Amino acid sequence: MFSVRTRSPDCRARTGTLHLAHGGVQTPAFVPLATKGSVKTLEPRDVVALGYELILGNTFHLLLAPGPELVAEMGGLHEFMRWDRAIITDSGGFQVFSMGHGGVADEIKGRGRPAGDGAGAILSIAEDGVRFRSYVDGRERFISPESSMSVQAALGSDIALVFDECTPFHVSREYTERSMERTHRWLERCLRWHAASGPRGQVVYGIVQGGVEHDLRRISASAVASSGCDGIAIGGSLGQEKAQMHEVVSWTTDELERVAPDRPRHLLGIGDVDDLIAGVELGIDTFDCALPTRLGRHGVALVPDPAAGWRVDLVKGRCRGVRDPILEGCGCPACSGGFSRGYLHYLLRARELTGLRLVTLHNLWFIARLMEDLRAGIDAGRLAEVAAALRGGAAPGLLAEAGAA
RNA sequence: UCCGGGGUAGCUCAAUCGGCAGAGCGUUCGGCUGUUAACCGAAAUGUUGUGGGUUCGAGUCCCACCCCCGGAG
Repeated sequence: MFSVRTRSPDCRARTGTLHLAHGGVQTPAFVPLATKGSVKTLEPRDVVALGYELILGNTFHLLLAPGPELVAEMGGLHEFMRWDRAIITDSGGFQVFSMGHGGVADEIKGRGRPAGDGAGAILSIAEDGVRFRSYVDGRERFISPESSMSVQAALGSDIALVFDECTPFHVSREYTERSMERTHRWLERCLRWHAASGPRGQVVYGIVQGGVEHDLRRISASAVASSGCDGIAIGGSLGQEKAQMHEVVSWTTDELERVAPDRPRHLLGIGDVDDLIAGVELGIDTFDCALPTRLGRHGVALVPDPAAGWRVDLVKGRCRGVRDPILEGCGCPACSGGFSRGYLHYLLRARELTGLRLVTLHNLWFIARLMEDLRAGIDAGRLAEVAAALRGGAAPGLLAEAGAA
C-alpha cells in the first residue's frame, strides 16, 4: 500500500505514495486533524482545495459522540462528514492516557498545558483495557484494543491505528518499559481482531513507544515492524526539547530503516514548521498535528520567519490597521483574497468566526506548500538546498519563483 | 422646584455590622505539537463625583455642593 518513489541520497527522506481505499496520498505529507469529524472551521471542499489528501479523525472523541453505531448507520465517517478522500483514525490511546495521567498529562509531550478537568477521569488501566469516565455524559466507559479496532471498523477509516498506552515524560524507565511491552501485546490483539473482523481495504499502523530511551525505541521499532502491520507510527514522549525529539525520532527511523525500510512511517502529533522539515529529513512520511489549525483559531498565522518561531500573532495590537496581507505573494484564500492583517486583527478581536476560518486556511495552505516544496526537493535530489532555504526564511510555495529550485 | 434612585478600574458592576477596594469584559504580555482547546495563563489600570465632618479606622455614617437617570409639578 506504499510505494517509494525517490530516496534522498544524503538523508533518510523519501517521496512516495500511499495507496489507500479512498485514493492516493503523496508523501511526505501533513495530515490535518478532523478530530470530531470536521477540520474545525472548514468544509471538505476547502481542505481538498488546499491540496490535502488525508485527514485524521479520532476514535476516542467519535466514540463518545456521536457514537460509532450512529456513524455506521449514517454510512460511515466518509459519508457522514462528506469527505471522499482518505482518513486515518487515531485509536484513542493518547486521549485516554492524556486525560488519565492527571498532573503529568502535560508531560506527555514534555510540556504543554496542565491537566484540567479531565484529570482523574481515568478509572483503571489493566491488561484488558482502560476504564474511564466520559467527559460527555459522565458515564463509565471502557476501551480495549479490540473495542478501539471495532470502533475504527465502524467508522470505516482507511488507516486504523492500534490502541497504545502513551507514557508521559516524567515516569520511570521501568514504567515506560512495562507500558511499552503492554502496548506490544495490545498491538498483537489489535492485529488479531482486525484480521478476523476488520473492514476490507482498511490498513493498520502499529505504534512505537519507548519514551526517550534509546534501547527501548529500538526494541519497540523492531517489535512493531515484526508484527506485520502495514505501517508504523511513532508515539509516546519524544522528550522535552526539540533536539531531544529529533534524536528520539532519529533512533526510531534508524531502526525502521533497517527492519522495515519500505513501510510508511507516521510521526504522531508533530507539526511545528522546523519539526516537519527535520522529520522529513529523518525519514518520516506523514505527520498529524493540532498546531496549524489550533494556532489559526487562536489568531496566530504561520509566516516564513524562523526568528519569530514561524508565527505572527494577528491579535496583537501592533497588527491594528496594518494594510499588508499575512504574507505577500501567498496564494491562500486569506492573502490572495486581499485581506489585510489589520482586517484579520479586527475580525479576531471582534470574535467574528470568519477570522478563525481565514487564518486556518492560511496556516493549512502554508503547511501544504511547505510539504510540497520538500517533496519537490527530494524528487529533484536537492532536499538539502530546499530545506536550508526554508529554514532560512524562504516562503513555502514561492521557492521556485525565488530561483531556489 | 420637589420626591426617589445612582455616581467605585477604559466599560458594566460587586464590596457583609464601618475593618487590607474586587470581579467580568477590554488592554498589554506570555503560551499552544496523536485538539474536551473561537482556548489557557500572567500583568497593568483607582484622589471610590467634589469639599468638609464623625471615628482608632469611611466606598460604607452625617452635612453641603456638582453631575446622571426616573417620577411629580
